[in-house]
Order: sequence, then C-alpha cells, then structure tokens
Amino acid sequence: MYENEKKLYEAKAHILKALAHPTRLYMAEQLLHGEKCVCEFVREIDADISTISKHLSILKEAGIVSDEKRGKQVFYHLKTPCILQFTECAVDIIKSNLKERSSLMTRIQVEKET
Amino acid sequence: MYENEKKLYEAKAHILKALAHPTRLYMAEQLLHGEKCVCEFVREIDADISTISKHLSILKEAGIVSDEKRGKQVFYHLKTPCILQFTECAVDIIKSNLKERSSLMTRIQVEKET
DNA sequence: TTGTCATTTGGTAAAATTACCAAGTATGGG
DNA sequence: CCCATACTTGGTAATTTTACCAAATGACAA
Repeated sequence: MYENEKKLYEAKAHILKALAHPTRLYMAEQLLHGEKCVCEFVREIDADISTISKHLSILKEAGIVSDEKRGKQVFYHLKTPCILQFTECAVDIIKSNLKERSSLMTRIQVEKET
Repeated sequence: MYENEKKLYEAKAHILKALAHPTRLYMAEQLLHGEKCVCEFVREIDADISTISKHLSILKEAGIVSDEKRGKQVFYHLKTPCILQFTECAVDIIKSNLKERSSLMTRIQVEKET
C-alpha cells in the first residue's frame, strides 16, 4: 500500500522539488564545477539578490548543497553530485518530446491542408 | 550566461517538476514493474479518481509516461525509466539529512541541558 | 438505445511557490 | 567606531499547484 511508504515518497519528492526550478537547477549544475559564492550567482543570474539567496536556501534545506561563510562571502558547495545524474536522461526525454510534438504539428498541418 | 541556456533549464526543470510530487513519484516507480491501468492506481492511492487522473496527465504531458486505451481501461506505461535513477542518490541525501538533523537535535538538547 | 463502468474535463477554493522591495545582520577596512 | 560590502530575512502581491465535486466522454453490454 502506498500509504505505508508515503513518508519516503514525500522525502524523495521534497528533494526533487528543490531542484525543479530552472534557476535552482542551473545553480546546482554550476556547483558541479566547484563551489561558488552568492556574488558569483548574482553576476550570472538576472534576478534580485534576495531571490537568489532564497533559491540557495531551498537547495540547502533539501540537503543538496551546503554553505560556508568565509570572510564577507558565503560559498555554496554541492554535497551529493549524483543527484544531477538525471540530466542525461532528461535531455533524452526533451528530445523525444520535441520529435513527437513536431510530428504532431506536421500531422495537424497535413490534416488542415487536405 | 545563464540567459542563453535558460530554455534548456526550463525544459529540464519541467520534467523534474512533473516527478516532484509524492503521488506522481509513486506512480512512476510503480510503472517500473510494468504498465498499469488507472483503476489499479485508484485501488492503491487514497485520493479522488479525478485527482489520480490529473496526476497521470501531468506525467504524460512531461513525456515521462504514455497512455493507451484498451477497451474501457487506459493503461499507462513508463517511457524513459532512466529518469528514476536519481532515487538511489536521493535516499543517500535523505539519510545524510536525517543524520545531520538528529545530531543538530542532540546538540540543541545538550546546549539546553548545560 | 440505454445503462454502466472507466476515465477525463471543468470549475473552484485553499494552499504553496515565486519574485520583488525594504530592512536586518555580519564582517572587514579605514 | 563608522561605513561599505555580502548576504539573509520579513512582508506582500501575483501566480501556480493541488484536491475535490460535478458533469462529460467513450466503450462495451444488455
């Protein structure tokens, strides 16, 4: 029964949810190349610094990243890089969706014309 | 610049978002064992059938599952099982979060008591 | 055709997410 | 000590998500 395992699914979904935002996904992927301070994200992302800080705190709360204050700066670090392994498969899905949707478009076009 | 790659991050986040709900994650994982009709999910999950149907349609729209009508029933099928590979890593994160948070609790206890 | 089973769709209220601004905290320099 | 820099936090409005009920659709059976 799903009810028994619900807590585990909630925990897993919570982690996915933290990653399921374009900006947060970008941040996590950037951290694959090494730690970054908030100020670096601020330079790259066109959003208010408070928005960026909140996105990072969501990743942190989910346990995906950790932070460390050094001087005036706060550095974020990817704790568990394996969580980003889904990327390759996601790209496959995106490509397959594009294919299916473009062939659907063609079908609609053809149906219109005939 | 993030702005250039934004479309790709949005597409990837869209797929994650579809999975980032306990019920939808459960459904996708169940489909690892083979296709299932909506009625089977209805038996397992304590939610309105319309809610279950809508969750399935979100997974379908994201390109994670496909559906096929056979007789009166609609069968759902996992198109790209690799998208669920993150699970193992997610469990690692959950365990590590539990450890950190329980040690935090202990620390708070200790601080209170001393 | 009429009914029934299996599922989807439309509508809606409640809850959650998001982004911004403004104000607060912490650190190091002068 | 005072100030600037680097962030975080609180407040809030707009948007999105979620779940339910009710009604619609589609397939088969009588």
